[in-house]
Amino acid sequence: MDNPRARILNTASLLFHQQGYNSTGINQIIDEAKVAKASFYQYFRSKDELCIAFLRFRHEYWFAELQAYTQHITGREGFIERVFDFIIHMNKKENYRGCSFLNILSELSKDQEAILAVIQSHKNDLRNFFENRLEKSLLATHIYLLFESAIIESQLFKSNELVYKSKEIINYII
Amino acid sequence: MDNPRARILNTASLLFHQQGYNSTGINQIIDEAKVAKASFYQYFRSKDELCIAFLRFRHEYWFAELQAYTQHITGREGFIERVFDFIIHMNKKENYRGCSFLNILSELSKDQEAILAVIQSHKNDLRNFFENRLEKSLLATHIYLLFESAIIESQLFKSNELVYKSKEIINYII
DNA sequence: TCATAAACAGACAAGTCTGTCTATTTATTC
DNA sequence: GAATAAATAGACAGACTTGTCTGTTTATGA
Repeated sequence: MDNPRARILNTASLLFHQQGYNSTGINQIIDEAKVAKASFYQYFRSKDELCIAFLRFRHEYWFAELQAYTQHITGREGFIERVFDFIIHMNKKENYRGCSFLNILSELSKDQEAILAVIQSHKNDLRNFFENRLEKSLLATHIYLLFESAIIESQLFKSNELVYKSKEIINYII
Repeated sequence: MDNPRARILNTASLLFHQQGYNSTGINQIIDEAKVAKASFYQYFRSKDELCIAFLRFRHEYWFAELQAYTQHITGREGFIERVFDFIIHMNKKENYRGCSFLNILSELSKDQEAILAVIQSHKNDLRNFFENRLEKSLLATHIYLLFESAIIESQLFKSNELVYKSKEIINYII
């Protein structure tokens, strides 16, 4: 939190998450991060480059949280339960803001391929995470898909209802 | 396609879908719709009001397409198959642009509650659609959730892979 | 044909945006 | 302590944004 780069990244995380990417200006970021504009452009060539740095930063943070939250669980059922509890946990923590990656996806134009690649890579990692914990199986993909929609519906309705429903569905099926 | 209002709505549909809401300016809309700015503000008080009109317009169109695509199907299995085929159909038709409603959701700020309400209402209608065709059941919610993520993953990866996977999952379960 | 309505073009205000630049101050290191 | 590096503030260019406004032209209907 002491060096400019970290302050920028932390502030951008907050603002992108709260207001969206296109609605958040560089000026607001540097104001709230208490960083001069020249310093900003010292660390990041452009806003899009900041976006990519932010997504990588967010990726590291989010996965670390998910790992920590599910690490100690051993059984398959328990793991799946826990994974949906993680959504509830993050919804509360971050006020139903949904997925940073999908939020930015919606704002991309065709020429922002570099950003798209980071988003795809994040989601591939998530899918792999489930395949590692549940064996590469239809179930892993199933959980991935329900996990994705559970996050989005939480954001849309600012509610955990469909997270609980997802858990019900899985319990019924397994 | 002949009166200004319809031209605006059609052009906005295209541009919002292609470029996103915040990245599309009024000026571009009126240029491409070949409508004077004064005429635009005759029909819509503000850009946000256009957004709401667009979403209602899109809602009507999209649901009509979905109805038409699934109307003649009788059995439960066939209906579910058909519903996922509809995603593939729309992906091809609209170049993997995903869901207009969720795309705009990501761009909303806190004060745009009126727009949020239209999006929620659309998704409630979709969920009701499944509950009507499949009886109010856990299965209906299940299809709704997989349907949602199938659309999003199509957009993200510009591929139907996870739509096919969703069908596999459902076939395995039923 | 003439009055009314609906469209047009486009200038303008007031604000936003990203990115560049100059010039100054604060830290760090030899 | 002097030289170098890293930070600061903030003006500025140029392009964009939404929304208002004036004035002109085209359609419509009696």
